[in-house]
Amino acid sequence: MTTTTKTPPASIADAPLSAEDAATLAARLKALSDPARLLLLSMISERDEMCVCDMTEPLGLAQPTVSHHLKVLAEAGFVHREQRGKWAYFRVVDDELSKLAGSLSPSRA
Amino acid sequence: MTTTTKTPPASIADAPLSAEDAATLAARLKALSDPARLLLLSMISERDEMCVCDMTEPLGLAQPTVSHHLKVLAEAGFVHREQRGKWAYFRVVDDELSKLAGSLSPSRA
DNA sequence: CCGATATATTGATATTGGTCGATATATACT
DNA sequence: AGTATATATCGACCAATATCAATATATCGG
Repeated sequence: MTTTTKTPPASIADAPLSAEDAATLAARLKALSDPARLLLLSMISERDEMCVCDMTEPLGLAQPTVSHHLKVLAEAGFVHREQRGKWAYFRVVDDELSKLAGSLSPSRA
Repeated sequence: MTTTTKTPPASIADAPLSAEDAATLAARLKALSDPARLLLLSMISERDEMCVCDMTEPLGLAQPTVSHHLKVLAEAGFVHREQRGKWAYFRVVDDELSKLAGSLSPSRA
């Protein structure tokens, strides 16, 4: 049990945000507020799943750095990690992105 | 460059994100990835406009800190500042939030 | 013009965050 | 076992950021 969002939407425009909701939302946004992590999300969702070994070269970042960013994305619930043999494959958990979008603009989702 | 080119949505899930698009998106997300700034947005949009003098107390932050957060939000285009007399009034520029939401989750509305 | 008020800016400080090299861990192959 | 590969973790370094006290810059009322 980690960071599965079970709390209600609490969209910015709608209601007065509680301090706790604000902290939760801010944490999820912070996980996305890095160019490398956005590129990772984009690259992974382009294919259905992606091996870490194919990420470092297009990003131009060292392997530990990529690993770090993937961990941030995984802990925020935006990607899912699956180990198969030597390789780790990541998939985008797409509901999370639209849920986050819904927290920003209530008119969607 | 300050090109006036209305760049395409460049939603994460859709297309391969360019490095430039990723940097732009990350910057806008970073402006929102702070609890105080989210609370400010929520408070301001609750009323139509809001005076800075009414923000410090509910946030529990010093006045310079609130001023700083408002500047970040304004520079990212999420709020608009208008000086009237001694007071500065802020309004939410709501299109910006839904635009950002559309960059996270492709809008089909 | 003067004092009071509202907000912004500056400077300092402490914390966080991105990055990488080195190392650890795990898996596969021979 | 021994070597090679894939990924994660650790430790360090530097940049960015959140915060506040002090100060500056308005603006208003007398």
